[in-house]
Amino acid sequence: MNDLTDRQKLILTLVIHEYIKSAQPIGSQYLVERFKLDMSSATVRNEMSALTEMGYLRQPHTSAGRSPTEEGYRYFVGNLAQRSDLPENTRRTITHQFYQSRQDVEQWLRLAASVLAYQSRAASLVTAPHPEQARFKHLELIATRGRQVLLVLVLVGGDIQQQIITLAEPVSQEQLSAVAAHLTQVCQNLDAEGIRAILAQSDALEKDVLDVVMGQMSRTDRFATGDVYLDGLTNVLAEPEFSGSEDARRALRLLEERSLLDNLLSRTVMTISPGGVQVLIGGEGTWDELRQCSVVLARYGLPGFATGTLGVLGPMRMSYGHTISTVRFISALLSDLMSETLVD
Amino acid sequence: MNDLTDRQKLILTLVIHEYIKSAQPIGSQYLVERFKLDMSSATVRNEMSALTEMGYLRQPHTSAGRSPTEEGYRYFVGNLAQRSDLPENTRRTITHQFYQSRQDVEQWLRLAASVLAYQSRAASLVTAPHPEQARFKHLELIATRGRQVLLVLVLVGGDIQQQIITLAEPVSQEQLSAVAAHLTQVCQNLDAEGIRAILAQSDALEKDVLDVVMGQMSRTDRFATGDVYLDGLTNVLAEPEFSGSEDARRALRLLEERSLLDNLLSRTVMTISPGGVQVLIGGEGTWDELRQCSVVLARYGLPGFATGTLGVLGPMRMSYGHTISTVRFISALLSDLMSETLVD
DNA sequence: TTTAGCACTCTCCATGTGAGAGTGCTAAAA
DNA sequence: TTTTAGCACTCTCACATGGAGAGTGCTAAA
Repeated sequence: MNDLTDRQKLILTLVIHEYIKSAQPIGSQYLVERFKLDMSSATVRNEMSALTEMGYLRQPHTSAGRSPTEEGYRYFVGNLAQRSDLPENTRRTITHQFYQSRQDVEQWLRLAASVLAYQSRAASLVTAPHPEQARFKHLELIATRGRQVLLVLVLVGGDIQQQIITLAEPVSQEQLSAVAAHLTQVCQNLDAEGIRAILAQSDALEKDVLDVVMGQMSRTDRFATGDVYLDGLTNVLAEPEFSGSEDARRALRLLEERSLLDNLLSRTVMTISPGGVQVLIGGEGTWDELRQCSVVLARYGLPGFATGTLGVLGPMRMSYGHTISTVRFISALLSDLMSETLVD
Repeated sequence: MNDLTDRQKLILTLVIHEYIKSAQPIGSQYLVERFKLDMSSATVRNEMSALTEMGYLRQPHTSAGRSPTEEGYRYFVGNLAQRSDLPENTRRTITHQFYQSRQDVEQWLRLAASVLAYQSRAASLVTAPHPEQARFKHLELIATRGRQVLLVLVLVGGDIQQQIITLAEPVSQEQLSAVAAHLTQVCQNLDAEGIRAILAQSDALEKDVLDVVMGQMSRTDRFATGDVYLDGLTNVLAEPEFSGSEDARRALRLLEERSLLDNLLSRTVMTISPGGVQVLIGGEGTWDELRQCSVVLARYGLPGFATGTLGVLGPMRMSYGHTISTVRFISALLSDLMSETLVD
């Protein structure tokens, strides 16, 4: 596969670079002049012709310049894009924002989505962290009004689930607290299966509560199941290749529609190496909604305790180097923040 | 203002009706044929001419049909649109969905956004309910991991705020429970001001906690401040008048950008009469982002306890009758659901 | 292997033309 | 006084035409 000459790599890189900026097909003569290349346009043309033959470039029409194919982007991301770190002052600014914000996971995730969207000028998504396998840690029941009770479930790893349940009849806060304290004791460190075993020795009220608890815990075992923070959706609409096309709408629907997003994440996220970044280009033949788009994904959090996913969705014509650096940086930053507050 | 003849009202209604369906300017002859009108196209033309003169219709070009102006839509919504209820079976289906869902305010709001978006084929928004003035009801502190503590604050009216705080040093769950129980007792029914008075007699840990509590409570006093559920954003992009235009992007940014949304809601929501529906057409000269859009808003909830806002954002060319009915119905349904679960 | 030169292709834009839709006006009819 | 038929007029839209320009592919020479 890596059968490109240095000159071909150079030209592919330059075409991609310029195309990302202009969204216009790039001509041979333009490249020579713009970069003062030490060769003639005819030579560039020959190389371009070869790259087209190999499937890395495409010609919209016989007499237009070249634009990258999906395969071209893939080669670029895999072999050519330099993994530059973000500039020091950008990193400092972002870090500062996080440390200035409220010390609260939810705020961090919101902020992460916002920063990702701003830095990449594309749509961003961040899923709330949750443990790979849910284990019970603490339960609290709080009467709110009437038969409505707030159930707060804390899992090992710090994941928090809350849900309002409506009881058959009003129960006093004292009773609720007693039930919660009892269950907290007997369920300590159990997973959903373990809790099912306890059901037998429970009264009606406890059974109701445990049903909800098990529901929450088993829901936690899947990917992308909790809250999802989105930002910058409108950034994508500003891209010229999406103006007035169906494609942008379909891509954004992917983010809006929970089931589509779950499908995407559950099928890709598990293959990401720790600390690594996954890049999907043009839907990879699987996701039709992403035909014109690319997605950059990473995991963050503390493996073994709680992890989440974050990423960016933008046009295929995106600045991969910068986006990948940003995603990796935010992912590491979130992981650091989480581990800091979790240190005993 | 109400100086239209019955025939002019009829023609204005028909033009709006047809324009909403076709997004194309409507001609006189078409109207006569389509609706078998008991007059000639020339008569219709004369009336259209008068309506144009009055500012209710517009001609894109000298020799095109007529389309409604913002003023025309306003007259229509204010005087002509019949306030039909939703069909019985639609109402039943929707109600059924709500009663089948988890008995949980959050689920209801999500579902409300989803139903609104589906019914109106436009973007929907639903803000979480919160009390008009925040009053303390219950506090719970739960150790999660390390110095991280989950603070759950329940307000009178059932509004729930949660936040994770990071303490200076680890504190045992027993201590936390004791603090929470003590504060729950002394803060009972106080507003943010009342709690400030307690600060003086508190130790360092309690001060930290109360700071957060007051922050949450004062944030609750504003409109639209809590969670916002959005759905159907991509519906708007499908409308022909938005294909490839800047306008859709700017309108959706209004929903995405919290500060813009807060501004919109805080300036309009307070004027809505109870049970009523507010319709903003074309930004009403104030919101430039909404130039091509209309917004239908209503309040829901239990006045005095907790209320929220819900609504629909779509193209100006929207089916007002149906949208208004839907918004009103969902608003009433949410209110009913809330009052049912809150009955002591 | 690279390059200069050149014919060729295709888009884009400006221009022009005819068909069609819809109007506004006028004068006759109700 | 109101309504209508008739008709000229206007404007858009779709389509065809014709350079200008950009960029290519090929060939033959360096």
